[in-house]
Amino acid sequence: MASVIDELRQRGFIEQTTHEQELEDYIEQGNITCYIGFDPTASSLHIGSLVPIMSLAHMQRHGHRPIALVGGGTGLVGDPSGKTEMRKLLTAEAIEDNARGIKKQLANFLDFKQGRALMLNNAEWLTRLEYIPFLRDIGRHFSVNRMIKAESYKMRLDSEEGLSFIEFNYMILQAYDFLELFNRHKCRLQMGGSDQWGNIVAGVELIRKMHRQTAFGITFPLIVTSSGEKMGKTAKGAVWLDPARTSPYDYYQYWVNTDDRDVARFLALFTFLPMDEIRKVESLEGADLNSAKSILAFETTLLVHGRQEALNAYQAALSMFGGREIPQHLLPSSTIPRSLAGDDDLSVPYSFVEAESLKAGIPAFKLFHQAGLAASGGAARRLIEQGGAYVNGQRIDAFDRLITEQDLNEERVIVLRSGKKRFHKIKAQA
RNA sequence: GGUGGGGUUCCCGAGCGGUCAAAGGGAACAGACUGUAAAUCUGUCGGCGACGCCUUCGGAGGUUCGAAUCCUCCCCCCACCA
Repeated sequence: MASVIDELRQRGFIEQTTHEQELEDYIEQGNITCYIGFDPTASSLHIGSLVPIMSLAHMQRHGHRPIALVGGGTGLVGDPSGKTEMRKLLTAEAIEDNARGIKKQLANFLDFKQGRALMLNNAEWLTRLEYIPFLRDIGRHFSVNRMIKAESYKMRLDSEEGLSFIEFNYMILQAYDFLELFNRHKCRLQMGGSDQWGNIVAGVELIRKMHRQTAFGITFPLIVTSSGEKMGKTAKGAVWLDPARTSPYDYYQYWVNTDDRDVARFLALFTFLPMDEIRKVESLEGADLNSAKSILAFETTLLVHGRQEALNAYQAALSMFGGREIPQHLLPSSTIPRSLAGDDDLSVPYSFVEAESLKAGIPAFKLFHQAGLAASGGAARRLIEQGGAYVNGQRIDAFDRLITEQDLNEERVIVLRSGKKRFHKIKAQA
């Protein structure tokens, strides 16, 4: 089997490593332990964390032991890396809550049974530190001259707002985490986003200074879309892994809307489909490329939300947008259904309206506003006046056209649509 | 603590007594073109059943026929000095 490093490299996970050759030799020995830190700044992870998560999953699949370290302690301090503004400090309780939510989500990707992967919280050791002993044992190994040169602080040092002392300590605490995991679990590899390079190297050096042993670091590239956007950023905010924040349908839609140029790259990063199949996608265009996007969306939704939700989202997309058969030879390892069967579209957003009020009729612009397809009544009016509103596939031309029970289809449903891709179903309620 | 410069609609950023719901850009939304892609062009972009009405320019007062614009106090940010 190819080394996990090769696999990660081929899939585009690796930006930079320390001690390249030594690292490869070390990993070849097998059964190593590595870790990545996750910030508990929200109760859910979002797409931006997918690269670290997938890398841990690859590690585990190659027989290594991943540690997901939730930053319950470092979260109290706040990482300034790459940030232009100081983050607001969260309360200890909020961080605890968030840590719990994150643990749940990671369990979808990693097998934590029998210690095959570990989930730790650095609050366990960080909150117990004593200031003076810490300064004497750990702090003395850090040169402020060097620290202020670190890229991760640069933005803040150059900014008007400056860098507060609490944030300045972040690097030291993260280095200490690495040391602690080295001591407790023989963890000698830390991975992280490219903005973590300085923090990771600080840990590598601390371990060398304290124990005269080599530790390693790997950073991932910052994944941006071909149009230059950071992954997972939409107008409505981040794309979350928590179905309560981003529905499986929206999650699926996010991926189907992937830019042409990104499809193969994203298949490599965000699915486990084999690379030799993925390479063939690079030369596709037109309809086949769109099928590849469906597979990308299906596979990523499957990983986060499970098979049933992935099927629902896929079927919903078929019924709303129409579909085409997905060729057998395209990414054959994917378990996406390849024939057009079923018309189950449970996961399109919907809401209920009382049958009574439909008898009287509801002005279209009000209904669009209520359904959440327009931010205000005025916006709904504009939408309609500009020809961007559809009822059951028919463009409507008057903002106050009454929507009545006449508009219900055989299934007692009215399909509203804004623009090309935003759907909402209205169901009559007796 | 002192001195100076600031806080404008989702973001950046003009406006500095009426012509201001507030230039310009970005983002967003819609139309055309398409492949639920990109690029491009066009329109929209505070609220309201709407040629009018209502609420916005850090907060509270005041001057004025009239204030985002002037005055007073307060809050917050930044730079330099200490």
